[in-house]
Amino acid sequence: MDTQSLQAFLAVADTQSFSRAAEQLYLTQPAVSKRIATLESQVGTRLFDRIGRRIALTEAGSVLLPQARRILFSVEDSRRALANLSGQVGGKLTLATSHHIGLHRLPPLLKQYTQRHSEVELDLHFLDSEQAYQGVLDGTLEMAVVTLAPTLTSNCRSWNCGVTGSVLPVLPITLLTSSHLKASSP
DNA sequence: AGTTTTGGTGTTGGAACCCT
DNA sequence: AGGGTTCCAACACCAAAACT
Repeated sequence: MDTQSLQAFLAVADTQSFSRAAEQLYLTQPAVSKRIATLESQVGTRLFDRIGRRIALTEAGSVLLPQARRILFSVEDSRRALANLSGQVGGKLTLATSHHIGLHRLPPLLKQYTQRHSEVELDLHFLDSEQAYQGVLDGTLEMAVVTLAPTLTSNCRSWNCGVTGSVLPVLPITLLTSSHLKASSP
């Protein structure tokens, strides 16, 4: 089970299409089919049901999907950890925020950050606080800026970062990160 | 140097869609 | 309803790179 096959699996699962997955991965569609076929033979079960021109995750595929995300996330995290050994800050940072914070509070901070760490590729998503929190929990997001007080679990850390603004409604801003992110208090 | 792996193109078959 | 068109997944085969 290699990361290339898992990437292809995630791309197909996300796009519901071998062709669109191929586009996403800068491959041809047959190459994606091969990767999926390889993965299916490795796990010994079908991961997608081919229903005419449509495809759908099988039960096995549904089970593998979150695991695959975590594996790839872990691999990327390992790369980051190794880069950290040399003091280098780089790679992809997957971050979610609400529209309000993302549009009004984050731009200057993100600008400052990307100027300081030009090797970091920011992958910014606009999501509801609940969705962002869930993303951090299931490993699809590394960081989220939310306006709720989450029920923290062992795989999630949080910092209180003030409030959204001086006019009502004033909501507390919380920064959430995956617990395995090597991050100090912001 | 031979073998294996990976990804490419071209082609085929099936399903969905559109038009008459 | 039926024929033509389009789209998609799969297959066969080939080339290049990597490995032994």
